[in-house]
Amino acid sequence: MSNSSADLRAIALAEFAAAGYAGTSIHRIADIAGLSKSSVLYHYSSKETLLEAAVAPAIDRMTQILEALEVRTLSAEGRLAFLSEFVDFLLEYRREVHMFINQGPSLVDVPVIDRANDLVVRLAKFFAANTASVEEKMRFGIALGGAAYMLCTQDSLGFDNTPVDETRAALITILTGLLAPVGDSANAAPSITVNGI
Amino acid sequence: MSNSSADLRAIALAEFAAAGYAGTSIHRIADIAGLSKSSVLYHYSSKETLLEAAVAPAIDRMTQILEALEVRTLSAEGRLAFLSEFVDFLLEYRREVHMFINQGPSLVDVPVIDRANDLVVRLAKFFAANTASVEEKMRFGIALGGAAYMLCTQDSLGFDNTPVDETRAALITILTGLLAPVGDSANAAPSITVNGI
DNA sequence: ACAGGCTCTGACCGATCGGTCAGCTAATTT
DNA sequence: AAATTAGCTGACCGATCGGTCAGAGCCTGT
Repeated sequence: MSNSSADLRAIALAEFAAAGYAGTSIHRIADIAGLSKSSVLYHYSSKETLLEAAVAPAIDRMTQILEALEVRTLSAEGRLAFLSEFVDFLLEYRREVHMFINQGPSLVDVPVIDRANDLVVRLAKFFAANTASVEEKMRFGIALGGAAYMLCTQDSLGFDNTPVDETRAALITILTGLLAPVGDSANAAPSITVNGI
Repeated sequence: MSNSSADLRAIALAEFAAAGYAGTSIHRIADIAGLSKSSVLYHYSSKETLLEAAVAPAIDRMTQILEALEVRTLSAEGRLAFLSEFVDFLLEYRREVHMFINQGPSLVDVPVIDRANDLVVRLAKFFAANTASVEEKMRFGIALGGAAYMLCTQDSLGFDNTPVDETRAALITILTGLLAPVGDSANAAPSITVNGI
């Protein structure tokens, strides 16, 4: 047995993330699913509707995470706990995040993508408040864009058969080092030390 | 006076990077340049030819960098010097790198992009040799994909009017901390220290 | 004055795009 | 058994895609 609607969502998500929304035709999605183009448009009345359905869970989860985040300022422990939660989000919705990051600007006319763009901006505002230094803003951009890219390119980078737990642990370590506040002496040290090699 | 060919290359590069190769029509490029679609196809006999011309300088420079790199193993000082050189490359060819990173896999049938993919693989092999740990490979992916994303999204991240020197210095600091060998004690320290907050 | 490039253009081509529609089949409901 | 519904399909639509082509305008060298 199979669920055509769910299959189509998964296929569309993979193709949209890999070849781009504009670069993926309904015909191609139908072929991969073993259906006709008409069948795809039976389940989802338009290409845009299919996109919305494919990314909706990621949008919902991201909204939920951000709302819980913005009600309070985080302590150092809370910040680390959030990072762990956010890494789980990245691992589960890597394709969606990759889409938002790389195709968000060019798909602003699609409402659901516009909401995603807004979420990214809000996340950036949390990590790098208005008072943040340029380096801090850069660190956030590198962490977000880099994680999304790396997680969607594991095979080409040569560690696609790595157990999830190991990926998760390493990602938390890397992002923690990258995103810890610049003012934090424990984090300000390394770059200086390394420069002085 | 103006140089239509050079203008078209620059416009095409910006559009290809922002909206994707598949998502950018020749007509749109022509409109931005103030020309007709036919004129674009006069200067570049096909869309693919235009893409090749737009990214060729980046390919050449990248090839040159890699060839100089692969003839020898780098010392710690040499590694830092290379990183500085590579950051300059990233700053100058940010759009091209962003294209290779995000559209490379879906444009393998375009010869010039296939060469770019090969260059990225060779760079990855240099930074994270076969013996490298998973975390090291992840760090490389995050650094490369993150830098390309961040540099192409400065405006949306809120530091688009930052002087280049400051961006350059911060990027070197960040990438140094990210890419220094894991075995290096000077670099292994920070993530542990931060985890222990 | 004339000839030959260089730049540019609109008209046109086949292919593909997203999307509509009438109708087929098999399962479910009544 | 009859009627309805869900799932799916091919034929078809207008728009847009990348690309071709014959020629118009212009500038230069002779």
